Amino acid sequence: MPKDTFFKLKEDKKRKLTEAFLREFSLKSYDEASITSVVKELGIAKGSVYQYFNDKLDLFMYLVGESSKVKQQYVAEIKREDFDDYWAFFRKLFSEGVKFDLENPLESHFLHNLPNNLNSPSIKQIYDQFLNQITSAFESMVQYEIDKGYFRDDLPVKTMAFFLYKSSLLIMEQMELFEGLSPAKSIINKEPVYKGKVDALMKTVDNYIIILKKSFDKIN
Amino acid sequence: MPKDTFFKLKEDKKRKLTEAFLREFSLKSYDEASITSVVKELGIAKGSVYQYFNDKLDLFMYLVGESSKVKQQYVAEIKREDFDDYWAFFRKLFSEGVKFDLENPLESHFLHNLPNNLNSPSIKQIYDQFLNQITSAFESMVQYEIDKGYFRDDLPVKTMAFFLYKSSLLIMEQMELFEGLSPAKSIINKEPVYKGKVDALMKTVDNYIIILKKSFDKIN
DNA sequence: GCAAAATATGACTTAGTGGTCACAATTTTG
DNA sequence: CAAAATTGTGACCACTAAGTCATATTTTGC
Repeated sequence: MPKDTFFKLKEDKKRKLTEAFLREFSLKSYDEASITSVVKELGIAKGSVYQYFNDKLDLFMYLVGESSKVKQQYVAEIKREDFDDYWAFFRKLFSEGVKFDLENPLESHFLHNLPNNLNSPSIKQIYDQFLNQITSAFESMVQYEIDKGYFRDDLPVKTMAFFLYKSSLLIMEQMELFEGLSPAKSIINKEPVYKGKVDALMKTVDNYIIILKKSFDKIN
Repeated sequence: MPKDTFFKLKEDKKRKLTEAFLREFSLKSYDEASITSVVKELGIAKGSVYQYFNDKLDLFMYLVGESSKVKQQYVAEIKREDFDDYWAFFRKLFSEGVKFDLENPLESHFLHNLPNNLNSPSIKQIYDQFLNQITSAFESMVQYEIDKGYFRDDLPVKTMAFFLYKSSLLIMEQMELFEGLSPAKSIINKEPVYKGKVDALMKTVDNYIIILKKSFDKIN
């Protein structure tokens, strides 16, 4: 957790600081991201950062928390019960994700880069923890669908959950690869990740749904 | 390419050197891997390494080439034409991969860690190059199946290829996560990646085939 | 307006890294 | 066996990083 000093900072300075570090961690992995270079950019002393945060990890986790909070505001109310099947629900998560992206480019870029970011060797424990949480969340979802008789029941739940989670990451990875997203540019210009590519994204999501539906649905 | 000096080295020294660096790059990413620490372990001077190789990347690429060559000996003769469907072919690639693993633990560990390894920021170009090659190889395979009427033809080939390639990586990732592979230990003990887990691996492969078959086959 | 508390500073420490190079040791050659 | 070519060496360079801390500045409370 950040120190008191940070929270007592003026809103403006707090925001500038947060944004600068969001940018840094959006463009680079945890290990690459350099506090030294950000403080230079901000024109403040490095010591200041350590008046606000205990260490680099503290700072990073703060950014994760804040960005997640913002995104939660968009997806928290999306309930599985409100949809006929899992895939409509799945699709809605992405379309609301786009809204989040358009309205909070910086936080979106940061979260978009998070899986890469967590791959840094020096925070492997954090990554493992994160992966555990998310796979167990996906397990619950898959189990729910199986219990309702929607998903097939002849495969290990863990495998299905893992596959599903990774597939959703693949969508983003494919967008980056095929659609030539250029995070560096859009971050500088404060533009959303998927600016001008929303249709392509949703098309990709639909394609992935076609693939996954076939594999996961009990009857199709 | 390594310098002449390296190739003129005694077989024994060459092997010791290669093995030590294979170990290092199997356990760490490209950027993490430390030449300094390996030369200490080997008890030779750092300067020697630079008598053999132009730089770190030269050394790394040599290891990639050598390991790939060894693996090629196992999979090169596996031809799609000799199998009824893609999935039998797919499965055979894994089962021969296991043989390679059992007989060449070090090279296997190295290749197993390669996708992680290539994620290092300082060799992003190499990664992109690699990804391009491999996805276009997968595209050819998918196109072949589509032309023969085996795979569905209502999805972009690129998407299918990318999905298929990433799925095969997922198998390894899942093994590591669920089956508790411990590369660090098995490398030290010169044990194969999948020692005692071959059945679990092939079971996982079969599960993935069940999933992928449903999505990819035109008729099922 | 002044003392005390809070905040800002940046030179400095420690710890890595890849890569170099003048020189030493060894091996090959004639 | 000596001269020449090859190979080995490790101190050293240039660089970058996270984190510290005595000191300076600013803000707050009275």
